[in-house]
Amino acid sequence: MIKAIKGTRDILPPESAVWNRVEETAREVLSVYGFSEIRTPVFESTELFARGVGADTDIVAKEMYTFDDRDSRSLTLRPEGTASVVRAYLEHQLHRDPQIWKVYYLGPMFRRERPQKGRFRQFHQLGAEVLGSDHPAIEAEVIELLQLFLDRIGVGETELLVNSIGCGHCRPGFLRKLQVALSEIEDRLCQDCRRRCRSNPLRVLDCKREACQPVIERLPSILEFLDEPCRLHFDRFLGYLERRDIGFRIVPRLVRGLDYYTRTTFEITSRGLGAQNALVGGGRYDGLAEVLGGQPTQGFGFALGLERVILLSRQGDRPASAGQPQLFVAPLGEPALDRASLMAREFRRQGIHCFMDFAPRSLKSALRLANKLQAGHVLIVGENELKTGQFPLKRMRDGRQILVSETEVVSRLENGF
RNA sequence: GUGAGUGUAGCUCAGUCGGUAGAGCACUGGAUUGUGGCUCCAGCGGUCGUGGGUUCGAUCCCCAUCACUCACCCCA
Repeated sequence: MIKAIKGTRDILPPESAVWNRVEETAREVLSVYGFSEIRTPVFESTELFARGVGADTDIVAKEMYTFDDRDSRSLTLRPEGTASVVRAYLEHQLHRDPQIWKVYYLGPMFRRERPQKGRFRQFHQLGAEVLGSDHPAIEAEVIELLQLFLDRIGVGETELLVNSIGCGHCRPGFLRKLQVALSEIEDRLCQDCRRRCRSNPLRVLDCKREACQPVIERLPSILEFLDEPCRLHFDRFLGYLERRDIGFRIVPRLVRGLDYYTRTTFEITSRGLGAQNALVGGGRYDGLAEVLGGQPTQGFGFALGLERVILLSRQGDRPASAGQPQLFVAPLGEPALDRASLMAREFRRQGIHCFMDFAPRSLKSALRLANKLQAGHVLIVGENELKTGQFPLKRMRDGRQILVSETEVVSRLENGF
């Protein structure tokens, strides 16, 4: 038997209805905040991600689905969305527009990780990007939007973590200090941290091991090294959050795994997700456009894991309201089925949610099926009815039944039986 | 890539201290010649993940392998 690839899965009804509701809510909220949808290709030149995400990141180093096209170009299934959005912005010369560009995307991403709770190889992200503004207020506005969205779909109990990781001017100084500090206490850290000391020192700050915590707490904090503009930016950002009554926790150890982030970074986490507790991750990436060979362009955005959000969403509890047929057409015998299917066509053209089954069934089993589907009414089409032109229309709620002609069916359904 | 746990009916699971398996739900039919839900009765459905070993005999014990799950790692 052929099965779905590891780390991928089918979203079947009625779960697909939950996805639709969540996506619909996202579109509404984003639209209200002035974001338009962008749809970029699911595969891109490998180079885009190698440069945009950072060659040293785990994503690029060992998680991408990369393959050679027939003309030997190296292509990659997108592992994230921001690089593509910035690529599109540059490619279409959108910096010529005077206004800031606000777009969102919604779709599958691909990373070859070991699957676990809340983590898949094909997973879905909702992301939004604001290009062309470095104002801290836009950052608070984006977080405000996320709050509204999470609230609307019934995700409670989240925590907002914020930090600033400085910029190209002030971060190198911090990194040097950090490395010096790390070299002094390296022997008191766990195996993983020792490795990180060399590969990605910032990540040591993010270690979750109990034993490392006292050591990590003594390490220098990036916030002490911010230069004046970065300091000011961060303070203003926090001020905008406070004025919106958005609670947050400053986590100087919050660093992002992607290289292009500058200044503001944030994460929204939740208990109840297991180990993969990040619902949303985002931040500012003023350096990305240049890395991709374009004009310097300020950018700020987030990505949200839809699987994770849906895992927490109360939407799943709601019974599927859509999908119940107003009318179930029950044909008895093959000649009746032919006529019944034409009748169904007419009902549907008039907007009636009409279900027809083509299996040869007894009336009893047809009604059983209608009941299971929670059909509102059943129209019985048998030999006798075709002769007389009068069809029993049965209301399932109370079992009441009337005789109607074919042309009366729709008006009967619409005018309360 | 590493570790742990779990693989028995479509689903959720029981069970056999080694003698080729059962429940509930679901499905089909009947009780009601063309009338659902409740109830009752009957039926359908399993190479006990796969391969090998031990044994007279393995779903059960051993080994390997695959799949799934969770965790590490990393991240959404």
